[in-house]
Amino acid sequence: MKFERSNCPITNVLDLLGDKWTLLVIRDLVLGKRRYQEFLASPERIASNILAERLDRLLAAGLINRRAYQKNPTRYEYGLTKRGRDLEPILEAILTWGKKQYPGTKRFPKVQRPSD
Amino acid sequence: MKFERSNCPITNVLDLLGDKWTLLVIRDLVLGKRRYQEFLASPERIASNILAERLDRLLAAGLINRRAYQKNPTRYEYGLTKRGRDLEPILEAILTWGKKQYPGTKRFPKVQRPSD
DNA sequence: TATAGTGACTTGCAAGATGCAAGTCACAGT
DNA sequence: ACTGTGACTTGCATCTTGCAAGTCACTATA
Repeated sequence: MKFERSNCPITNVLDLLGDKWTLLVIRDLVLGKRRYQEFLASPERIASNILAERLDRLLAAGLINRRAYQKNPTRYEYGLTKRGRDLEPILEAILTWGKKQYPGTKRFPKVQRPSD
Repeated sequence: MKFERSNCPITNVLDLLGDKWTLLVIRDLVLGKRRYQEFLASPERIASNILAERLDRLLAAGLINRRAYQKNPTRYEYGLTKRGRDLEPILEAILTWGKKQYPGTKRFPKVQRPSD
């Protein structure tokens, strides 16, 4: 096992998730978003190139998976893997602290999907 | 209350802590480190300008405080405020996930301080 | 007295990450 | 034929990081 910066678990998590966007993509997936346009539509306005790069990284890291819901051109839907869903306690801890420190912030609601 | 990107608590936390270094400084403080050179000595090798900037931000955000332990030139020791200590559940959640995902990583030990 | 640390930063610049606008590609609909 | 949809890609300007070296006011050692 080769570590980027150190063998501290926190450091290794930050090497993967330590930026302003990656956890927001995870949040969107937890909320039920599945498609590219849905991620782009979130109020933080992620840039499309950043989103594409993050989806690649999360796929490579095994936190998400995707399935083609259409061919020619192939279009994908994304979902969390077990590994990705295991991040929920981290998101919950952040949410708890954040709501307390930033009065006026609110947990976003789950997305309604027609297919459900 | 004015929000940078959205009124999502997670987003606002990421605007403050969402990078590869800030949480490592917090980790070091939790482990008992207090002084500039101690933070610089951590195995991840934070650059001194980044460290100075992060300490400023954390001070401004009220997550840490400092006290001069010497004058001419003034030298400071840093510590976590209540607000900063409240981040521990987040660190614990990250630690738990990280240890599981990155076998071989280990929680760093508390620092021995002569003054204790 | 002279020289060499010590410690908390600051400065300058190169390298890398991010943000914005626009483009691509293979369709489906009108 | 013409417009729209959706998942990206590309180009380039700007912002953030990383690295090396410098500063400043001492204290310790020779």
